[in-house]
Amino acid sequence: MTRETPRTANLLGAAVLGLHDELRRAVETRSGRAGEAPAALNALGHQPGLSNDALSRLLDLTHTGTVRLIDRLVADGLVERRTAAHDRRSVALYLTAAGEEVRRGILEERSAVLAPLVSRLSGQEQKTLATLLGKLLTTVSRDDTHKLRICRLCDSGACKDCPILVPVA
Amino acid sequence: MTRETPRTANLLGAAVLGLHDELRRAVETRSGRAGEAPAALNALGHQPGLSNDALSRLLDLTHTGTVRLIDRLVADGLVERRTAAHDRRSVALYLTAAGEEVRRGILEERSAVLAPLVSRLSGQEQKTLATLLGKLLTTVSRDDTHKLRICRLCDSGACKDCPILVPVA
DNA sequence: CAAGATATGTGAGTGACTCACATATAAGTC
DNA sequence: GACTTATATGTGAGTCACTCACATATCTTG
Repeated sequence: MTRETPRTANLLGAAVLGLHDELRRAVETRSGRAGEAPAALNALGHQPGLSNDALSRLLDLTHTGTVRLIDRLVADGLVERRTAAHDRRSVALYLTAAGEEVRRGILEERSAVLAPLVSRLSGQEQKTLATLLGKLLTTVSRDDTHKLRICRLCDSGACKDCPILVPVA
Repeated sequence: MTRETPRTANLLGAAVLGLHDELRRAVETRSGRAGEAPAALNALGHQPGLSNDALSRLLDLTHTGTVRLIDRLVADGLVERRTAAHDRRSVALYLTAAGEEVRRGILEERSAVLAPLVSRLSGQEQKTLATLLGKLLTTVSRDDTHKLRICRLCDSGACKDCPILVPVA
């Protein structure tokens, strides 16, 4: 806790809030759904066949909340429920073609908010920012589920060399 | 747009999402209310006597949404409605003593999330981070209302020398 | 194979917000 | 100074995303 810690902490909070507002608006508009729907679509695009239960942990929703969420996405024609291969209790969730399309749009829209912002910084500043963000991310992240949760709206294409996610062996 | 822009942008998105989750949980727990209630309490602490209308712009809620929000906060005994001095149409909103108390708690809880994170960085890193965040903040912020909106959960005590807010002359 | 754990789903309800509409005061116009 | 328009708040009704309590189906284990 140096002399400037409180100010830096406060700036961080403001940036998080301001940017989150922008990002939320962007992904909600594109997905036509609020709450965790955009994250669900992105997670299912990244990890197809996820069960309802696994998804509920990833999104930090109650089991029931996840069921309703999937109900809505199925009604929108974006997600498909299939019975899982080896466990006939569980459901394997997959994006439909329309769902994939929407997911691409969500990532585009998200990038359209973030990239111009980062582009305003010099190449060196971007590098420094990436390093500092990496440190912040490793500090906040807890167990594996939480790490996936933090990454639930990430663009896996842009996310080479993720500072927190241990690659699935 | 340098080579590392997409990765940095993605890391920024992840950090924003991960930190926002933490901050939201913190301030919602402390205020016992979700949505814009914590922000409303903090804004009213910082700018007492705000009208319903001004608050709705600051929180980016519809007018009606703000009326309901204040209804809830009044019911909780945290906010008081008084008639404004010079315009008998408008309402002047003030925190009660209990409201002030809750507002302090919200800021404490928020700081309890942010400060330890920033403390993990060296003094020099903190300075660099503050500079970079300042640049990001000036880039995202638009008109004066939007600036106030970004700062709606800020700790005015910690926020000396705000990079985006023009001091009210 | 019975008993418990796991995975999904349903009924009912809440909290935070929205739109459409109504009322009260203020400001501007002829 | 009455008359229209704009501003500020509030109400009725409804939506959306989520929750708790409970029920059912399948897997696993002693």
